[in-house]
Formats: sequence, C-alpha cells, structure tokens
Amino acid sequence: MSVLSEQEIQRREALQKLRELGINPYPADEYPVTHTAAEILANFNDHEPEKFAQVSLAGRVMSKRIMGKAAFVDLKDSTGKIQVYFNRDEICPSEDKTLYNEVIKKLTDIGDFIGVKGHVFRTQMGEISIHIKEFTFLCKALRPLPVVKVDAEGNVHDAFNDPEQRYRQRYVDLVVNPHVKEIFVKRTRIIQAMREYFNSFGYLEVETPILQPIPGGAAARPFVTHHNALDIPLYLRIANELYLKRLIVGGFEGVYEFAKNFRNEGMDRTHNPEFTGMEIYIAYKDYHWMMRFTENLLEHVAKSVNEGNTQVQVGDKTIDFKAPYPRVRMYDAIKQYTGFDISGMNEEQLRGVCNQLGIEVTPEMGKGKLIDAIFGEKCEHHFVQPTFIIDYPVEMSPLCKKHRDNPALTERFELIINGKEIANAYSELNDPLDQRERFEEQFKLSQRGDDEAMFIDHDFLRALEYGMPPTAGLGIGIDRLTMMLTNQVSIQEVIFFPQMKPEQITAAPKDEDWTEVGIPEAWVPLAKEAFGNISTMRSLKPTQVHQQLNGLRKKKKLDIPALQLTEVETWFK
RNA sequence: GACUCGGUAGCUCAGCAGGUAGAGCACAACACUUUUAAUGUUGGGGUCCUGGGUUCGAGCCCCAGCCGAGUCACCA
Repeated sequence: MSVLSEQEIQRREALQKLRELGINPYPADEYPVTHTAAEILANFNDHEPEKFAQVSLAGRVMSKRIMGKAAFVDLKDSTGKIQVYFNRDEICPSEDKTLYNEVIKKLTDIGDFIGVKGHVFRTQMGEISIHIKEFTFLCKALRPLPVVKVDAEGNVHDAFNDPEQRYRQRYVDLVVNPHVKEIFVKRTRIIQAMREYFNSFGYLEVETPILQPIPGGAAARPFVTHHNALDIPLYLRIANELYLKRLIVGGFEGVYEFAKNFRNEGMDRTHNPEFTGMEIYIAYKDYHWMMRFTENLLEHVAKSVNEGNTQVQVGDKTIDFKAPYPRVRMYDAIKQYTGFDISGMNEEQLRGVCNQLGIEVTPEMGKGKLIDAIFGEKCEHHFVQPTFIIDYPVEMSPLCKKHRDNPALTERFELIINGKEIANAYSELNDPLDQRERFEEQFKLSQRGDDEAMFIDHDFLRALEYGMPPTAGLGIGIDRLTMMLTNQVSIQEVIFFPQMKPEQITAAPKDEDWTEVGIPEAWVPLAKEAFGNISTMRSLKPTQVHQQLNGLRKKKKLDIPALQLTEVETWFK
C-alpha cells in the first residue's frame, strides 16, 4: 500500500470516529430525494416559501464555512450547487451538541456525500439556501478533492487543470470542473439528436461485429487479437461500412450504427485509438439526396445542443450550420487555390504539380494519395463554413460508385467545416465486378508499400453479387463533430477516458535501502509496513519508531529479539 | 518518430552563483449569532518524477530514463 498523506490519515480517523459515534459512514439505505438543487434555485419564490417547506436532497459537500454555532455547506448534486445552512441548536436541541460540534464541524469533509432535509429560505446575503433540520451521512470520502474556487468576478482560483491528472482521474475532473461535465452532456445530446432525426425517417439502429476476421471499410492499420477456440486472428473493426451494406443487401432500406472503431495509429489532439463513428446507409438514394439529408441533419443537431441557434463559436470563428451548404467540385477547389487544372493528369504529371507546389511526396503514393495531398495542403483549410467537396477521383474512393458523367471521378462528398473533414459520403458502389477491380487496385497499392490499403473481403463481394440496391451512405466522426460543437481543440476533451500510457507505479524503497540504514533484515518487513519509506520513519522520533516496531513484533508474535532504543537511534545518524 | 516546454505539499504555483524547501488555497487547533474565494490567530504537512554522475554539499549543474503538454512528421 502506498504511503498515506496527512490529510488521508485524518480522514480515516474521522471515519473511525463516525463509527464510534454509531454513524454508518457507508449506509445501504435508499435516501429519498424530493428535489434537485437546480429545481430549487429556479423555482423558489420569496412570496411563497411554503412551496419548499419540506425538501430532501442529497449530494457532495463542496465547501464548508463554519462560524460558531452556524455553518454553511455547499452541496452539489448532478444539477448544480446549493447552499445549506446548519444551526447548532436546531440540529442539536438537547444539551448534547455532538452532532453539530463533532459530526458537522469536524467529521464532515469536502467530498463527503450527505443527505439533508429542511426548508428553503433566503439568507441575509440573498442566497437561496436550505435550512437543515436533519441530515444523514451517505458516504465518507477518504481522499481530499482539489478545491476550486470562483470569486465574485468569476475568476477561478486553484483550478484543477493539469491535463494529465484531469484525464487520468476524470472522475475528479468532472466533480470540480462543471464546464467539463457540460461538454459530455452536449456530446450525448448530439448523439440523441442524430438518433431522433434518423428514427423520424424510420431508419433502423443496428449493431454489427466489432471483432472482424477482415478489417474492412476504411484504410487504416487495425488492432489484431486472437480467438482461442477458433484459433484464428481477429481484428478490431476500423469501420462498420461493409457490414451495414450487407444489411442493405438483406433488405433493410435504412440502417445506422454509432460504432466504436479502433485504429492502431498515432495519437495526437485529433486522434484517439478508439473513436466513435456514425454510419448510415439508405437504399434508393444517391449522394445528392444525402447532401440534403446531411445539411438538414447538422442544422437539427446544432440547434438541439445550442438552444435553437445554428451559429456556433469555434475558436475565433463563427460557424453557421444553417442549411443549405455550398457544393464545390474537388478539381474546382484545387484550380481555385493552386491555379492547376489537374483533371485528366496522370500520376507523373501530378508529381510534377506537387513538386511545383512544394508538397512532399513518396514513391509509394498513387494518384489518389497525390491528389489528396494537394487538396489537404492547399485547399482544405480555406473552407471554414460548412462546404461539401464533391466528386473525388476514383483512385481515392474504392467503395464509391463511379460518377454518372465521368468515370475518372466518383460520386463522393466530404463535408468540410472549419478546415476539417466532418463527414464522408458516397453513392455506394453496388457493381460487384467494379468493386472487385477496385479491391485489386488496393491490393497492388499494398504490395507497393501502402500499409493502409484495403484488404479484399470476398464475402462482401459475394453479397454484392446477390445484388444491393442503389444506396447512399454517410459517415460522421462523432468525436470531431463534438469537438466542433463544443469548441474544443483536443479530442481528449470530448472522450471521457482518452487513451494514455499506463501510470508508473513509483518504486517503493528496496530491502537493501532499509538494511543500508542499519535496520536488521528481520525488521525490514515490519518497518515497511509501519512507515512505508525511510524518510517517513526518520520524520518520527526514535522512541516512537522503537515502540511501534516492537509493538508490531508483539502483535504478530514474531520470534525475533526485541529492538533496543540505542539500536534504533543509530538508524537516524 | 523529431524538437520545445514542463513534472516541487491534497490543488495551483514560486524557488537559486549549488548552501537545512516557500506562498495561497486545502488540512488541524482555537475564536466567531446568516457566511460568499467567510475572517482572525496558531500549527502540522514534502522520497522536490526515477536512476546514475559532478561536488564538502544538488530541487537547481551533467547523463540516462519515465510521464505529460505543445509544434512538426504520419494519418481518406
């Protein structure tokens, strides 16, 4: 066990005292709650205090202000904070003031959960508060919570803001940083709004495999695992696209899934190894229809997280999600921002363009990747307001139907907002022979060294051979959409538990370290147990150390000679 | 993966030509009749991320490592 800090020791002592007073610090009983903090603060009216003559609520103690026989505590429940007021002589009408003097003043700490009953009133300072008649201990907290204070001007003092601690101990982050909680509430609201929208069309939410024998539907390096009973490798999915399309083959006309995907790639402020993608496939539609569907969807989502407003502040820009959004052909965008007309260029010519534009290229990059590099470096960041970039080159889009007017292009769009890709959609490729050729192209790329080129999924081809109706499909990165709608620049701020390296467990002192001080080997385990580390031991008086160790020896009935004080004193030299 | 910055009390941070470790909040004790970052007085609290090295002496200098952040590279 690690060494306890002073404050942790004090809290354990308080826990013990509560038990001695007959108070269960961890009761099992239901605590009936009649009101929330937010309800009371919103609805209390000075002219009708009788409406809140009897309230009962529960929450965590966030601050304590004690003045003689009056005490104020901020109680935080899931809806917010409310002040509660304790008066000694009302809590303890008799001579025995223990409940107030001991339990409230001394044994209740910041972080503890309590339940309170009383009536609502307004203090002389004008704050709506609860006048307590009765209170119940619900949970004793053994670790001190960081105390974040906000003054009258709204300045935050002693913010708990070290990213490492915030992500590793998200539970603490959520307790003391209300704005963090707000982001995650919005995240859920975004997903709910999308679900509502899809369901209003009658589309079906489905679940497809996360463990896949062939990781398909995207170009990315997968995580590999192994199934023991089948003795085969399985991959954590990088996308769910191919499975949803199989369901369209099976006769569903609209299916969608919010899917956790996994990609074994680098991590940074826009990439987490697991992330959430929403994909939806709708039969008998094309990408033009899907653009209208998408812009209306995002308008709906923006309004539902934003009190009906379509405008969202993102950094120093205001983004308006109001439909419709402009459609810009990819080649036109490249022409506009680079001056080059790349339509009809071959790989060689594209390399030349990249060189002239100062874009680095590698030999294994094919046509698709070259065009993508040009667009990514020279165009993408120009599109701040939501814009559909349409008609991607066929080499970039192996699962997308060829353009009805130009076989070098595909019927694909990406939605760019604030220079970033938020959505990706196609008129889905349903020609099984074409799909087979595209997979084979990908296979060649992978032989050339592109380790992200797609695998060939023969079962998926078989499904297409049975026939898939014309279908439009859309994918949206939920994490990135959430970042945008909550004005966050780091993906870690919109994922509760972002992936991090495991915490180092700091090595406890080795046995040699103890013996070096002069402690006999037989006593080392006892010294470890009693003091944890050498400096803790040395912070005590030799007499205390002497007594504690001999006490342990007696307690454990160890057959070793008792320590002499003079011997112990030498350890402190 | 490269570079830059950071890791000191429960939290936020300071620290210096290398010379026994500081502040605010939190904690403890006392005072206080409804306080608002409550206040006042007093007090306790630290393997200065880890491991080596230089030195009479290292939180500080050197080397190696760990963890995090930022920038870049990679990334449909």
